[in-house]
Amino acid sequence: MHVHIFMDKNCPRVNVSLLDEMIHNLPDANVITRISTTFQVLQSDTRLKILFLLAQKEMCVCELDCALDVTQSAISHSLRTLRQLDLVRVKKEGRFAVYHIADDHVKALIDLCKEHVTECSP
Amino acid sequence: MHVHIFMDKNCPRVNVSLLDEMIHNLPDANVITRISTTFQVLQSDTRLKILFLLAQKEMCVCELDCALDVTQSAISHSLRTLRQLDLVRVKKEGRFAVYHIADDHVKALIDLCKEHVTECSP
DNA sequence: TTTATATATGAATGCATGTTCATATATTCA
DNA sequence: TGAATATATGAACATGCATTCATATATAAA
Repeated sequence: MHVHIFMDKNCPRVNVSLLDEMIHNLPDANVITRISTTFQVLQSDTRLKILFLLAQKEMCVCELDCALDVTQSAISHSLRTLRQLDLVRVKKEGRFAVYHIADDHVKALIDLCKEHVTECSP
Repeated sequence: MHVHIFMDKNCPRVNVSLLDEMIHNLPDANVITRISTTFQVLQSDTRLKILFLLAQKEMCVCELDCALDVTQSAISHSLRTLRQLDLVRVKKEGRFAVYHIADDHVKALIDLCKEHVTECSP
C-alpha cells in the first residue's frame, strides 16, 4: 500500500510521522471504493424507498411497481443495482421474482442515517 | 401525505390494505430526500478519506492537502459539501480552518458501512 | 503597508448515472 | 402450442456532480 505525504505543500501544522501513521490507518483503497459505491447506491430516492419497503416485507417486482411512481423498468434497474452490492437478494417463486433485504447491516445502515437526518434538522 | 397505490398495474400478489399501510410507514418524502442526499455526500472517495482522517484527529485544510492527492480547491469544495450536511464542522484557529467530525452518528455510519463491505466480499 | 500564506469560490469541463422507451426472455395458463 | 403476464435488458437522453484552473478573500508576518 502506498502512503504518500505531499510535503511540497509544507503546512506548518503537519506532524509528518503522525500524518504518516494516520494515512496508514485509512482503509485500503479498494475498501474505500467499495464503501463509496455502497453509499452511491443508497443515494437514490427510488432505491431507498425500495429498501424501506422491503424492510417491512419481501415483495415481488410488480408489488413494488404498484407502490412506486416510476416505471417497472426503472424498478428492475434499481433492483439490479441493489443486488450487485448485495443489499437485496431475490428468490424465484413461479413467475415472480421476490426480493428481500440481504441482511441486517443494511437495515441498520438506513435506520442510522434516518436517525442522523431526523435528529439534526438544518 | 399522499399515498397512492397504482392499481392499474394489477399485480396478483398485492394486498391493497397491507400495501397501503406499508406505504404509510415510509419516511416522509423530505426525510427520504435528506437521507439520499446524505448518502450522496458519502459516495465520494475523497470525502470518505477526509472523514476517515478526521475521525482520527481534527485537521486543517492544508494538513488534508498534504495527505490527499487532489487539489486544495477540491478539498475545500468537499469540505463545504460535508459542512452543509452537518457531517463535519469548522473552527477558526488564527489563519487555519480546523475541521472535525460533527458527531458520532457520522463515525458510526461509515464504520457500519465498512463492516458491511469487508464482511461480504463479492 | 506590503508580502506571503491559508482558505474559499466561480466557471468550465468531462464523466457518470437515473429514467424512459422499446424490446427480449421466461413462466404460467388456456 | 399460443396468449398473457412478469421481469430483465439495451440504448438514448438529460441531468448532476467532482475536479481543476483561475482568482478572490482573509489572516499573519515582515
